[in-house]
Amino acid sequence: MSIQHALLTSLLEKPSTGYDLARRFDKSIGYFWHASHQQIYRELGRMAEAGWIEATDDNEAGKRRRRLYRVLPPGAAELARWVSTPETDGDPARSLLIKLRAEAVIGPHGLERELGQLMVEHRARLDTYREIEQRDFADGALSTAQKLQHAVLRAGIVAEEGWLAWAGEVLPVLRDR
Amino acid sequence: MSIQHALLTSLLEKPSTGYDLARRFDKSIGYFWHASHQQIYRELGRMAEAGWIEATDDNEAGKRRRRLYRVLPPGAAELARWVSTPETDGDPARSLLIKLRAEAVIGPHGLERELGQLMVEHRARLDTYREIEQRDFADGALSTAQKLQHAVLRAGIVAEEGWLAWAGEVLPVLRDR
DNA sequence: CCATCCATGTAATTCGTTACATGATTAT
DNA sequence: ATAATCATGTAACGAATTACATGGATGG
Repeated sequence: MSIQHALLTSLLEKPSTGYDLARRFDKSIGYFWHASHQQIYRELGRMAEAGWIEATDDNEAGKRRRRLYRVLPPGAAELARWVSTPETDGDPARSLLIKLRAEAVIGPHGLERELGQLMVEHRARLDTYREIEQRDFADGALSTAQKLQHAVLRAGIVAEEGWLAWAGEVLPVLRDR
Repeated sequence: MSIQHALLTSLLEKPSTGYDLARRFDKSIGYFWHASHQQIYRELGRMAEAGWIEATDDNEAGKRRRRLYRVLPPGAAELARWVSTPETDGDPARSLLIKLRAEAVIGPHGLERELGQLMVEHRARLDTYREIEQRDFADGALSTAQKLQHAVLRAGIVAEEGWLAWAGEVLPVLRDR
């Protein structure tokens, strides 16, 4: 689950409490993905158990209960491994965004190859959509029902086009290093 | 859950088996959303229990087990109610796609108002993203880390821009009726 | 003093995925 | 024959959402 790797990245930037992580999660990749505090505490518990992170009870601030998490070497290794391994499951485009953030923190891991591969796949899908559009909706005189069905397909097309345009922006940034 | 309304729409087009619904689900809105057959049978069972649909065991085709589902008046009423009620929970943009398909089948329900409202919200979000971009990334000399963080934000921006462009295409189709 | 923020959790429910299971029909 | 497709389900597990619950610190 890539939520763990998103948290590892944040913790590498700065050891934090679960509460703080929740806020920063929303600020960094909140454009696409929200994680509730329950989710975050659960994943922190699992990663602590796995030895990826460590929790230190911070009793400096009076009686207030405050648990600071920091990344341990196995956690850093896991993050590096995950960034350099192309995604097979889940939503690869979303994972890539989290990997970009990770790259910003732990340096180059050849992410441009995964991006290139994703671009090939998205272009293929876009081509498929466009073929369907030509086949089913190229006619000048469409009924309202057909126009609405066309609109659903159009949403898929503009989403793919937007994603590819974005990927075209990002690729040089990943390469020029 | 809007999966039920997607199924109601398909069933209004044509009374079908669960298997057939699964195939048509993939073909119609499969660009964004996949539903497994297990999910579909579960929802069909619930809707039958709620009196929205009716199952007739089709024994015409030999011993082959084949269950035909068709929409009952309460189901049609529920679909109309759902289409005309602006979405508050879940992913409103995804719901809108299913509503478009429903509109193609059960006629005008003032969907253009919900689309208009969604456009206002997306435009506001886009403005917010652009402000963040100006504030944090307008500088000419950005570090690699900053460029990568910028890329994540850019993904949000192009997604919003693409969605708004799409909405601009669809709005006239909904209005000209 | 009261609201808001900081901070951490548990419990119940629902949703989605994966695996398992069965059997008839149709095309090669 | 046998593979693919049609067709319908159950069971187990994991993930996400919602509700519930607590309590200290800070600012007005």
